[in-house]
Amino acid sequence: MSEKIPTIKEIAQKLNISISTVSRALHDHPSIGLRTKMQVQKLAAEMNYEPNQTAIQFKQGKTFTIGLILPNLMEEYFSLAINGVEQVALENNYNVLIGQSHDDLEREQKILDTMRRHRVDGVLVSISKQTNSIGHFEQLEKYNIPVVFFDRVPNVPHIHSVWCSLYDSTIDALELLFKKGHRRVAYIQGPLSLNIKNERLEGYYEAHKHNKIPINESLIVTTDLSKAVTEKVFEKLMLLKDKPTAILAFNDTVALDTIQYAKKMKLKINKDISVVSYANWPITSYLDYPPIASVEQFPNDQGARATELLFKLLDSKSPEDLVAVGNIVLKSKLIVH
Amino acid sequence: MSEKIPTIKEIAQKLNISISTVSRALHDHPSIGLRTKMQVQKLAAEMNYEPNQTAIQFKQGKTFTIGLILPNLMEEYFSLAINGVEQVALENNYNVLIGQSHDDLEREQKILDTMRRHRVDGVLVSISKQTNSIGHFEQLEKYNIPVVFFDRVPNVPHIHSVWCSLYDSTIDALELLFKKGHRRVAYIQGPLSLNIKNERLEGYYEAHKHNKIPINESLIVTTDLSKAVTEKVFEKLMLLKDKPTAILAFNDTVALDTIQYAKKMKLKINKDISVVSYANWPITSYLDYPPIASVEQFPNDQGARATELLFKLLDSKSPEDLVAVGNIVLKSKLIVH
DNA sequence: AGAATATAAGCAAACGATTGCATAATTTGT
DNA sequence: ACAAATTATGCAATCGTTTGCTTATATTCT
Repeated sequence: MSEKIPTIKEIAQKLNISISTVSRALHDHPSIGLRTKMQVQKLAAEMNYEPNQTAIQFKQGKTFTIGLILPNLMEEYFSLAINGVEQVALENNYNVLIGQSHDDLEREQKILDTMRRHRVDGVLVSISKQTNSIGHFEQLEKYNIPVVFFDRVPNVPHIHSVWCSLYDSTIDALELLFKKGHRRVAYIQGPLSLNIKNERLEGYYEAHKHNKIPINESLIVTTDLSKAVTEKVFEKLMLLKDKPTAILAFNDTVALDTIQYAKKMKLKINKDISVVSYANWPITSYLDYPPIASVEQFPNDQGARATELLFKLLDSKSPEDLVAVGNIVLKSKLIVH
Repeated sequence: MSEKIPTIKEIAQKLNISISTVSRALHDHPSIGLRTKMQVQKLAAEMNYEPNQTAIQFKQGKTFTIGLILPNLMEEYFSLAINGVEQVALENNYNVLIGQSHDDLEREQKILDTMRRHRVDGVLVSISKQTNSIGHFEQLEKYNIPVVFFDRVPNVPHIHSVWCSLYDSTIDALELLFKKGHRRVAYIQGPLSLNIKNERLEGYYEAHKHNKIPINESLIVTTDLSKAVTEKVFEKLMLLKDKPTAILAFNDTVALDTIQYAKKMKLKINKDISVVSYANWPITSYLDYPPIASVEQFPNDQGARATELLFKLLDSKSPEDLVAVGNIVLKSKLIVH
């Protein structure tokens, strides 16, 4: 029934040679004669020999594993990012250890602890909404474990990051609305985290400024992304004297909750109210009234680029290299439906 | 900048005791005196000592890691299952290594290879659509690495599995439709895999038999889950002389593609045609015309139960135990919207 | 006090692979 | 044919931790 897993020791015994010779033969070391090399490789294949990774990991002080910490797998956005990460990792013969913070700081730290104990070679992370300090990540770098932040990047200096700029696309989105005649565009923003750059809002301001449309601060409202709060703030918006004719929604969750509620209020979508959003759900194509445009952030790309950056950091042992690699900013794109 | 990671050896040197004493002190071994124990634990804490997992893994021949192989993370169903798995794993201080087969057999095997090489202690798997033999899994069990199949379970004997029976709920779903007066219910089934039990179809037959409604084989059609094919088979159904008034859809992908296309054909949803489906997308609540009912399969539960079963297998070293544990079948539930 | 017992700590091997250095075996040059 | 150069192989330490067995120290009993 259960077989013993073969080791180089057994190969060495059967061939009456030393284990070092076997090891070198399997690695095509030049100082091993052709005959021996062939013999060893043949026997190894016959015995289904496979090097014991745990032994190698231990000896080399490397696990060939990277940790990937995400807020959530439910968000399609992150599931897509994983694909990019996995692909690059696979190309480099690395494994990926995934952990979900569920937007909980304590859990994020706990996951990081487990990963550190398991001696991952590097960490990729999209921080939780609660994360307001990156002390726990800095601690990793003390032990020479590089950390690359992606997508949700803390707004602090001297970190390695990959993220997608939303500034230009936000401006594009508003230009689109302005061009369609909208003058009162509300922005339903997500939870304010001091640590994430607020490019949506910056773009919102800039687009207004550029088009010489005055900002009405009461059109900027905040939701915690829950359905209830989104509905409440939307209702408040529609009770304004100067109510908006269009909505810039923080993401598709907010957009869909808004659209659903608007319909309940008997508003005509795309007539009384238009919605533009930031894409995280591809499902919107099944809706009768999807947002008229979305900002696409190319999660797969972001994941891949972040992983490539991490491998660059892993390759460079000297601390000077690490400082030089820096940050990568990708471009988002407005997709008009 | 970069610190060296402390080991028990250093602790031993600083306290002028042996490493075995340190090791035992940290493990609360009874043969270590209280004074020494305290000293060691205090110093270890001060030095931020953390046991080197790679060394332990190597020594113990255990990685405290389970492999989880899924067809796809895009399907919300599997993302939810992961949560159940993660939770149970965390409770047992285990890590989870996730791999996506993308419904590709070759990839499934490759992932399994990597996991075997990394010496995972056990494997959880929901097989790919292409998987028509389980040889690659049986090979694992030869090395005493238990395998638990879940959700998509191959239809072969002598395996450990956790899955959710769809039989009863399928009957419930059809009863619901029959009660609403439908007499011609089409079934759009997914790709036929010889290795997965076809409970949907069995339920479909049984419900008809029980209600003495004759089966019309032309109402049973097959899609490969692509939008194009789903639309084609639906169109063919609607061209029948005795066209159906309701559809039992293989899953929400099929259901939504069907509904979308029906609307394009100017059919009135829930009047000309009603749809019942198997839940994999919670998003359906945002639709104007969602399926009238869905069969819920409780992915989180399934994941958790499967992981518990795997741990049971890991705990029992004797091969007899392994045979006894067997299979777990959960119940699905019809949710009427 | 001296032997028997209980308590505390250390020695050394083991896990599987890698690798610098030494040594053995073979070939080449003269 | 013998030294020199080349090629092939082996020895042994190492990574950090665990653990069976031995030994040293302290306590208890008679």
